[in-house]
Amino acid sequence: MREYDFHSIEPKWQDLWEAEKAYRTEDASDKPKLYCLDYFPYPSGDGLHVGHCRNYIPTDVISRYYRMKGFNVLHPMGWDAFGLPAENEAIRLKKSPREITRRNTANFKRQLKLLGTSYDWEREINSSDPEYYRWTQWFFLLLYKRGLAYEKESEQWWCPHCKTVLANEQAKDGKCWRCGTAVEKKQLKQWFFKITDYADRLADDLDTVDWPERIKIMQRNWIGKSVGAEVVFEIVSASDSSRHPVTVFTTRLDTIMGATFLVLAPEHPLVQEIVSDGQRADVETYIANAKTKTEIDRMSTEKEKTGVFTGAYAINPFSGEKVPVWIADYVLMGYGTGAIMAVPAHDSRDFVFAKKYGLPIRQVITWPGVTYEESVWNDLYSEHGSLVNSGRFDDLTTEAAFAAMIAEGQEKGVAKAETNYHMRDWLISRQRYWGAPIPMIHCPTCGTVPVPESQLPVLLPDVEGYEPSGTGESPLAGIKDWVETTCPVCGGPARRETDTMDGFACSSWYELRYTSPHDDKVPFDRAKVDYWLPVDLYVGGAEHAVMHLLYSRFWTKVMYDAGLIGFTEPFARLMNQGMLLSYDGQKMSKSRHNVITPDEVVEQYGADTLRLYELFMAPFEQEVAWSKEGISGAHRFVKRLWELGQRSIDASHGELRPARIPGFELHINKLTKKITEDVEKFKFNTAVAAFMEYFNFLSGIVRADETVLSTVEWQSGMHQLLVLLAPFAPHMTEELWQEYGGVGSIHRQPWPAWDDSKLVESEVEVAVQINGKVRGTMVVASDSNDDELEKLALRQDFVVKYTAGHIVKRVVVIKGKIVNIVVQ
RNA sequence: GCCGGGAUGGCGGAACUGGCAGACGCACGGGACUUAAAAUCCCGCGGUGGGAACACUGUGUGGGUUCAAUUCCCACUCCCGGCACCA
Repeated sequence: MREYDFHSIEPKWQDLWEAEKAYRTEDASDKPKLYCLDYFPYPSGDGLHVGHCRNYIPTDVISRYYRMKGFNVLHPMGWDAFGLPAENEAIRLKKSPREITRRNTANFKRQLKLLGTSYDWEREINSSDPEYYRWTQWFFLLLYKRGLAYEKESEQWWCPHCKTVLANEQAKDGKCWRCGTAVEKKQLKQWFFKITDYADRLADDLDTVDWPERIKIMQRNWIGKSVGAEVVFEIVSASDSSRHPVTVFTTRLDTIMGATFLVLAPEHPLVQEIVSDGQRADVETYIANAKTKTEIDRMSTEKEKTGVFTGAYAINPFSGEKVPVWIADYVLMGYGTGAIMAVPAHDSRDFVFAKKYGLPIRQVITWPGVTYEESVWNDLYSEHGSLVNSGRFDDLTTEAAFAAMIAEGQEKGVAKAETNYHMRDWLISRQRYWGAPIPMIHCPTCGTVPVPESQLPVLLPDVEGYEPSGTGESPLAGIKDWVETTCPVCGGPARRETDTMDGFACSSWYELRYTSPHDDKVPFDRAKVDYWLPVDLYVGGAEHAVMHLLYSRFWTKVMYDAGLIGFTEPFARLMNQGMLLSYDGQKMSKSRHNVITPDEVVEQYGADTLRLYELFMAPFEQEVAWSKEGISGAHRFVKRLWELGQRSIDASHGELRPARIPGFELHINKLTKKITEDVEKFKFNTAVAAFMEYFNFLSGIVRADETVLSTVEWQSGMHQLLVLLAPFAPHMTEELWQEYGGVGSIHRQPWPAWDDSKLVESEVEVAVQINGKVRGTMVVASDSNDDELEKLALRQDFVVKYTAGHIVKRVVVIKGKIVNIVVQ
C-alpha cells in the first residue's frame, strides 16, 4: 500500500499532460462544442490567491466533465496585460512594463498549472503583444469608419492618483474604480466610442441571454433609458433683453402648465449671458462654490438643495407664462440638456427647492379620491392622473396630454419626443504609456486621419521614461521620434495621437481571438468563430457588471453590424462566483496580511484537496470565508479515499468473485445521476457531499466484511467512482487509474451513464404522521399502492396507540413518502 | 430613497414540484489505539425535560392557506450587494 504522496503525484501528471498536449483543442470535430471561458485575468504582481481559484477550479471541472461527455471543449487562457498596476510597478522598480508583465504572466501560468487546470496553452494570448493589439487598433479603426469613434473636448473624470481620465462607469461614487481616489473634473479633448447609439439594443438583447438576473438589472439601470420630451423655452436676458432658447428634457411634459420656474446647471453655458447685473455677484459666487465641491458632496442626496436666482425669466412655450430662471447644482450638466423645467407640485426635488426659496407651487394633476395639499410632499403627487389648471389640456389623462402636447409642440417647433439615457459614451483615451496606442494621426492640413490598416500595428515605442506627466498629456507626447510622423493622406509632417486606449478595449474582443490566436492576416478566422462562438459558459466575478460586460456586448454588436460575425451577444450563459473571504472574514488583501495563496495550500495539502475544498465549502455563487479546519477536512477525505483505492487495487490482483452487495447498484447509480446533474447546475458543493456520502457507504461495507474488496461488483463500483471523481480531483484519480492498469488517461474515459431502473429500491421507508406529526416509520414494498399503504399504516402499533378512542377522519397517502392520518 | 439577494444547529451549509428539517463537512464531547501526545479509527451531537422509552419545541418576527409549510400568500425586522438629485 502506497502513501498518498501528492508532492510527487501532482507535478508528475501535470508535466505529462503538458508534454502530451493532453488538453489541446481540435478546431474541427463532429462532436458538439462547448466554449467555457474565464474572465480575462489581469496578471498582477501579487499573483493568484485562493479566492481567484474559485473561478478557475469550477471551470476546470466543467471543462473536464464535458470532454468526458464527448464534447469538443474550448477552454483557453490569456492575459489582459495592459494596464496601470504593471506600469506603476515598472516605474517603482525602474523596469519596463513589458518585463514586469512577462514576469507576472509566467507566475500566473505557473500557479494555474499548480491547480491541475486543463487549459489549451497553445492558445495563450496577451493583449500587450503587438500581434494582439494590432487587431485592437484595427477594431478602433472599424469603429471610426462606422462613425462610432469621435474626439470631443469636454469636462471629464480625472483621477489625480492614476493621472488619467476615466470613463463614467469607472468613476464609482465619485471615486476611481481602481485606486479609490476621489475623482476631479478636467477639461480635455478625448476619444469616445459611441456606445449610446447601441443603448436600446444593449438593453433589449439582455432578454436573450442566460445571465444572473442581478447583472441584467444592473445593466438595465446603468443604461437608464428614459422616454420623455425636449421642450424649448425662451429666456429673456436680464441684462440686455436678448432672447436665448434653452432646451429642457422632461419625462412629464404633461405637467408643463405647472412649471413655475426653470433651473439651469451652474455650468450651463447660457448662464453668463442671461444673468442680471444685480444677481451677477451671487451667481458668480455660487458657481465658484459648486466648482470646489467634490463630486461626492455634490452627488449626495442627503445634502440640502441650494440655488440662486439669475434675475432672468423664461417664457413657457405652451402658456406664454413668464417664470424665473434659477441655477442649482441639483441639476447636472451631464444629463439631458443641463436644464429643467421645475414642476414643484409633482416632483419631490422641485418641491423641496420651491419650499425653500418660496417659489410658487401649482397643482396641474388630480387623482380620484386624493386631495392635494400644498404644504407637504406626498409621493402620490408624482403619479399619473388627469389634468387641471392646464387650460385647453384640462381633463385629459396624463398620457393623452403628453401626446397632445407633443403634437402641438412639434407643429410649433417648441417640443419633440426624446429619449435620454443614463449611460454616456465610452471615454477610451488614457494619458498613460502602457496601453494600445490610438491609431490616429493629426495633420495640420488634413485634420485627424486614421492610420492605414497596412501600417498597423502602431507600435508602442520602447523608451526609458514613461512616467505620467499629470498635465493631461500622455507620456508618449514627449517621445519626439515617435510622435513626429507623416500624414498618410498628404504626406506632409504630422503628429501621432499620443493617448492610449482604455484596457477595456482590449478585453472587448478577446473571446474571438482564442479561436485563431496566431492568425496574422485577420483578427479572427470567421469559420472558427462561427463554430465556437458565442461563449457557452462565461465565468467570473460580479464586479464587471457594467464595465467589461457592457463594452464587450457593444463591440459584438458593432461587429455584427459590420458583417464580421453572425451573432449579437458574445456570452450566452454567465455565472458569477461568490467572493472568498479570508479566515478572518475580511476581504483578502496584502495590507491586511491575510492573503492565502494556492502555493501554500498546495504545498501543505495538494491541489486535489484545494480543489475539493473550494468546490465543497459553499454554493458556487455564494460568498464564504476560508476555514483552516475546513481544508483539513477535505484533505482527510482525499486521504481516506486514496487508502480505500489502494486497498481495492491490492485486492484486484487476485481472483474476483461475484457477490451480491445490498444496495450497491442503487448507490452507484444514484451517485452517477447526482454528480451529472449537479455539475451541469454548478452545484459542486452538493456533488462533493455526494462523493463523501458514497464513500461512507463503501467504507461501512468494508468495515463489516473486508472480503468484499475482491468482488467483481466492488471493483467496478470503485472504477466508476474514480471516473466520476476525475474532473474534481484529476491527479489522484489519474494515479489510481494507472495503478489499476487503466488504459489511457482517466480524463479520456467516457462519462458514465446511470440506469434509471436501478434507482428503484424494492423497499422504502415511509413516515407515518398523525395529524401532521411524525409518530413513526414503516418499511414497505416500494410498489405498494395507496390502499395497501393506508391499511399497513393503520395496523402499526404506534398508530393504534394514537388513534385509540379517536375517529379517523381522513388518511392522506403520498406514495413512497408519507401517510398522514387525520383523527377527530 | 430605489432595485436586487439573503436570514436554517456552536460554524459552513443540505432539503426534488408543499411531504420524516438539519444530508455532507467542521468544531465539540465520549471511547479505542499509545508510556504519552499527535495522527488514525469508532460512537454521540438543534433546544428543553427524562436514566431510558419518549414528550414538547424548533428554519429572522407576526399572521394566513393546507391533512401537511424552510418551501405558497400577507405584513414586518435585520443583514449583504448595486444604483443614487437622471428631471
